[in-house]
Amino acid sequence: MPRSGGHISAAPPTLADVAELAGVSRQTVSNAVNNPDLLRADTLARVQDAIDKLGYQPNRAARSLRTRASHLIGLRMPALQEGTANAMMDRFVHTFVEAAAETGYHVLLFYGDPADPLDGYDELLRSTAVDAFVVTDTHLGGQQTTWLQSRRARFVSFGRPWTQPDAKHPWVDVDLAYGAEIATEHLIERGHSKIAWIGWHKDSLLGEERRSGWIHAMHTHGLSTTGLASRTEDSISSGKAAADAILDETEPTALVCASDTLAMGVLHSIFERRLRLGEDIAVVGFDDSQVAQTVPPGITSVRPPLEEAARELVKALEELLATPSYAAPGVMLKPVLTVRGSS
Amino acid sequence: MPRSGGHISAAPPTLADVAELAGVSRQTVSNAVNNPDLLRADTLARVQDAIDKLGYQPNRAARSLRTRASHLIGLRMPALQEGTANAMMDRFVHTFVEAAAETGYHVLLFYGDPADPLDGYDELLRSTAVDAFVVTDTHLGGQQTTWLQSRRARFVSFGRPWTQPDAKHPWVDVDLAYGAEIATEHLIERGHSKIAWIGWHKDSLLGEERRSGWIHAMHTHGLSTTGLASRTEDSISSGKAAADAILDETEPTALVCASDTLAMGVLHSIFERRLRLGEDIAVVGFDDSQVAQTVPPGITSVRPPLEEAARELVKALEELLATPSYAAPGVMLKPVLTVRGSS
DNA sequence: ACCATGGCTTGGAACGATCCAGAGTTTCAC
DNA sequence: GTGAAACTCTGGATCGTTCCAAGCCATGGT
Repeated sequence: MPRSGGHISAAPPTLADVAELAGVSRQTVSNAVNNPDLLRADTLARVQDAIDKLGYQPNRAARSLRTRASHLIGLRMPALQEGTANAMMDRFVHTFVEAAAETGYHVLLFYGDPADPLDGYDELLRSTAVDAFVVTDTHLGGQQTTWLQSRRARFVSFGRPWTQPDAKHPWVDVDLAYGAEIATEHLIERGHSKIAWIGWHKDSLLGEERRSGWIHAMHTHGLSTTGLASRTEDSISSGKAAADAILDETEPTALVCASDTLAMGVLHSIFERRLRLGEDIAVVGFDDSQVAQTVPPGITSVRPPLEEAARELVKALEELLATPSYAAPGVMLKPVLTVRGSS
Repeated sequence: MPRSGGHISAAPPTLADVAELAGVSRQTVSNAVNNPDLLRADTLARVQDAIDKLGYQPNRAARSLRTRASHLIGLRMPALQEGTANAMMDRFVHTFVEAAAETGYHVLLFYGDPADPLDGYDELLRSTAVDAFVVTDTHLGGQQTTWLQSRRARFVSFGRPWTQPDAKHPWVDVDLAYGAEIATEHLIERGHSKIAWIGWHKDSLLGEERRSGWIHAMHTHGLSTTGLASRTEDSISSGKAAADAILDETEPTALVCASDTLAMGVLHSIFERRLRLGEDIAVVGFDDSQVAQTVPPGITSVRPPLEEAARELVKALEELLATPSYAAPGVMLKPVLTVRGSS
């Protein structure tokens, strides 16, 4: 049965329906949508009227098939750790989706086995389901990015190419060594001099970077760091254990933690010792998570500009998709310190 | 130039490439992928070999165009409130993406103007970009669901149809009246009798539901509720204000809060009064958010089974997409109480 | 009056898959 | 040995869009 163009039907209207109603050819309607300046003003108006009247929207599948572009960006669902304070990704994803929408892209969330960093990418790539990917965990090693590069996939990463300094893909990252530095300097300004560091293990690239900021600030101000550093897992219990040990041994008056999770561990220790947070002892965390924002009296925390990062990534993505050979310089953003009651 | 089937090329292999390599027709390859039992065993093996050799995956756009199914589920990015403890959606989305992946669906995240609950749906619907939606904020009024229904869109909702008891779409929700009940009973068991309620305004459907659970538990145990209830905004500062007022007036020994955010407000009040949480006073929250899990000594909280909810929704979605006329009974899940140091 | 120019519009082909109807082959009962 | 039924496989049409090359029609220079 031929499609009865003109009046309301169950199936969505097609280009042909609009063309018939406007009395032009299909191609002219297509041009009205994609290259309006090719049409004479009066034709454009007539076509536009028909489009509005029918509520026409181009069929995405058909358009994708022809143009070989899906206008979808793939984002692998970041692993969710129960119990840690890292809901940071939420804020990032939110702005990313918003910024992407402004340039006509939607986000395809997919799942991959946490044990295999590459799981899920291949299928989407081969089925040409997405135009590009956003990779978020570059600090776990360059597996994902090198693999994507070898498959000639388009992608940008949130996180510098830690292990491949010569990587060519666009990236955006936050300078968290600087973050540790301003956190430490904030405490120095507040009159502290025995400022401890509770961070991650030596093999954590992120951890070592943040740690270097603390060391730099301390040394710049002529303060000693001996006996004040601690390395442990990123969990509340190990944060508490580390705090217990360092508070017993060295009696610092302030602690800088590599994450809000560790900071919460410190709070547990303080809670047990019946110390007053922000009065007897100062604590600074990282990430400016929900937890840091809400725990009384509020935890001073290094806030990464996730919104800005997301927007920069979308911008890079746009250029990358417009110019396949596009090689952007990496963008390094500076975090800010959100000061709260804990310091 | 005709496609040179057989050896590696930049463009992904197509059905025709596989067919040529296996020495069968396109349709046979298509059947091998979609209806393997239609083929003779040896033919299937031969085609499968060719598929593996070329690394063939059906092109999603082409398949979508023909079958009118995208295998994508639309999820509008829930509004993100800075400063509240509600990162609950994260957990939900995570399991949802995972469960959806198991049944061959991916999730399309899209953005809509927070001021307009319908923004974004129309475009995706008209362009046939998604097969169905998941609606998450049904308590804000039935606008989204009624609109989707009128457009004959397929969808399921996380949240009962509050204002339309006769709605036909599948839904899943959590019985949070029951949640408030077990929270209150937990406190009664612990020996409390003056148990206050800090909840939301009267026009909040969710708030009134939770409140009814508290009232029911109190009355069942012959306890009075007069002077023990408070209604306010869902924010830390108003939680603190409500706690201040109720602690001054009625001196309860325990408080049940309609959300972890309010519970955090209560904690601020307790912090100021230098009371010991879990010793001098007990607090129970809702949502079992990151914050409840991490704040020392841990906040006892009503935990909605989000993972189960997500899986139920995917199941309903699957049936809905298989049988367009499918009308599922709503599913009501029971939360559990996670007991921590605050009680 | 004629041809070149450029702006605007058009029909046919193509993207890569699945649907459909029919052709070829085997199986099996009579 | 024959016909029907069942099983396999195939070619052509189709989904809705954009690409392509060609067509139409005014305009303007010669």
